[in-house]
Amino acid sequence: MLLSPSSVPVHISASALHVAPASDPPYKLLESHPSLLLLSKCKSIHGLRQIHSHIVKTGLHNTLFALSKLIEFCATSPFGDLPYALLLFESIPEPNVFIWNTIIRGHSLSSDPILAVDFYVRMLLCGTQPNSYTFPFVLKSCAKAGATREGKQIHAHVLKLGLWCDAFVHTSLINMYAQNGELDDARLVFDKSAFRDAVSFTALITGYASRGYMDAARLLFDKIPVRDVVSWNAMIAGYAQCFRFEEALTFFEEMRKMNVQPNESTMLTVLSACAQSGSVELGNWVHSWIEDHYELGSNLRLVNALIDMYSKCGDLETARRLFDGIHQRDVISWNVIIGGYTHMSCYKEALALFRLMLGSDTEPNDVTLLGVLPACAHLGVLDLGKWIHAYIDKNFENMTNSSLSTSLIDMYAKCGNIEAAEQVFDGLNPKSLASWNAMISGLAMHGHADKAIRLFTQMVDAGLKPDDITFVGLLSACTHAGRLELGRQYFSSMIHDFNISPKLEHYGCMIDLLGRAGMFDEAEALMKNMEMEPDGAIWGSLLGACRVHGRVELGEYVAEHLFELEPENPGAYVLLSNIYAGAGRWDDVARVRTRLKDKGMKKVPGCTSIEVDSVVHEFLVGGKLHPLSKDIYEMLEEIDKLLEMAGFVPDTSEVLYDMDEEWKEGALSHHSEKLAIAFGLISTKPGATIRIVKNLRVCGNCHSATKLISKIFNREIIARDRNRFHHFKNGSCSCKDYW
DNA sequence: CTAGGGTTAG
Repeated sequence: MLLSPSSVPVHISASALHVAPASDPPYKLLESHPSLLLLSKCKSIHGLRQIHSHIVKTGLHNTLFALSKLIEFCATSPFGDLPYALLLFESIPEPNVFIWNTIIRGHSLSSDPILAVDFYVRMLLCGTQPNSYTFPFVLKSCAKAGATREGKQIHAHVLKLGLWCDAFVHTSLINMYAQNGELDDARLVFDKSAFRDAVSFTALITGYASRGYMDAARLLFDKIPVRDVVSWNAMIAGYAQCFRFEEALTFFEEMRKMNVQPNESTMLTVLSACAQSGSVELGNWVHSWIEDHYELGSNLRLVNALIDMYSKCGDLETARRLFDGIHQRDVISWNVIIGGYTHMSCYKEALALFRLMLGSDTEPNDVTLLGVLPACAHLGVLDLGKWIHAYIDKNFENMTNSSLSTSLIDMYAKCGNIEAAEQVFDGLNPKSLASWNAMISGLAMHGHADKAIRLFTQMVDAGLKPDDITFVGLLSACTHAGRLELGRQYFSSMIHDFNISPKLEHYGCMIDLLGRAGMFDEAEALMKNMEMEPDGAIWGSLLGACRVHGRVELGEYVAEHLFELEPENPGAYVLLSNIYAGAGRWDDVARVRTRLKDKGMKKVPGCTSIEVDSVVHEFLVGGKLHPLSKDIYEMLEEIDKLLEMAGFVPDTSEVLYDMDEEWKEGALSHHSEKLAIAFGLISTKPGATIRIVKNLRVCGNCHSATKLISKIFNREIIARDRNRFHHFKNGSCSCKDYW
């Protein structure tokens, strides 16, 4: 039964549940009773209990009318409590039709609408005949629960009782069939009847629209004798749901031409369409329309939709201004603005707003955390991520939200704690495809190719069908471990055994693998064979391979392609200059440098962050802005001294193009990752793991230095660079110098 | 006491 012990109110005395007498006092007298007036204004379950005890005290609970009103409030008010309603309901030996209807209605509104059908059956078994009000409620439940079989049986009851000529029952039937995808049956009910009002038309239209049959919907729409605002809204929403935003917005224009006043629903749908299609001009127009027709700020739903629209269109300033102007924000306001910042890669702002939310009286929900966890993952803020994990365990215990678990796996992997990611994954049952994918990709970026492959085998054995994303993870695992043969095998298996056509990312992994193995001819052949044009990432990985293998001429050729494809990307120039530097061709280094300067481009400065005691510290290359700068640079000197004593010779071949020769060595020792590591060494306990996140790839010199540092200071150093993770421990790195 | 349309995440 629905009643759980915890939901039973303790203060209900036996007398409160006494059977009501057969005859009530006159209704007029009851309707104006103070307790029942209070009930209509009640806004919480606590208030309800007070009113209930008042009703008991005044003896009013002995009237069926008062009981009905109490049940109605508990079952249907958003501030109600369905279990409480059921408790009252079960105390009545012979409920009347109204009370049965109310209980059925309550379940139709609940998260478990199919239970309404159970009560409908009980009602029949008790010998109570349903009336014209019963069917809209129970049919709505069948629509919500997808219960077509039950709906058909109830349809038979409608016919038997002669209620098909009731407009409400009729529309409910159409809607039940339409929502359950039984469009032929919906059509049959519609065609057989004499009802040709906008309401029945719209019920049918929505059915067609939700299955993507917009042409059929359109034909029906044109036949409506008098189209009302809901009919228009249904068409606009239908097009929007099929991603046919232009047509949706055309219908909106048309509607205004026909002088049909849009309402709040119209504006919400139109704003959503603007948001998804990036139509910020129309969005602006809607904004002013809303300002003219509503007291802005009085309608939170519209303001939230506006914030979402501006966020998705990239105008975060306007979005933020609207957000700041809200007096009473709800959880959606937050979610929308946080999502906006995350969407625009403003992760720090997203987290700042999340912290603001935690300090407010708005509780985060699962959607909030789904917006915040990727921000944690991008920034590598493990402590906040752990906090959110604990928050989820505490507050979402009973909620099986597999996407939250997948986000946790992804967050832990990207924050460098692959063991924690595995723990979440192992505890997950059932495991969704997305969670397998997240785990495989996570292992891949940590260089654990064997584990990733084992997982892939397990997943196939478990009967799951891998998708294109699975193979991106699997192939990148091969790439990060330099497993060329295995990569080839899986690439071929993906195509032939799993019928997945390779996408740009899959080719990218293969070309990267081949390039690093020095197999440039085969890489080129694969590139020529692709169904699509190679992107900057592919040319970039090839350029990286040219640097590793000292292929100057090929590098020049590849770089030209990259310059053409991504003229604003300074990375290609830097790589080419490094190739020249590796070959000792300093004149060419200077030439590339000049070309870069002439274009007004600057190398993206290296930036490394480290989280200590939940505070994120950021270091720029050569930076001196940190409050502990003096101590950090003293530590750097110490590190360099110890490195030298250990026989470390700085490798200056990957020269910074804008430094003069004598500065090279000094500049290398001030690379941002080294600053962060020095800070980590002085600000954490001896032996503690140091985790850092860098925005660019680690340079060869820092890589060698960090290996030694891990040995000299006996520290595990986990570094995330632009490409993957490096676990430095006892003088060596998990990437086995292959990256 | 009743029927048809809508926002946030993925």
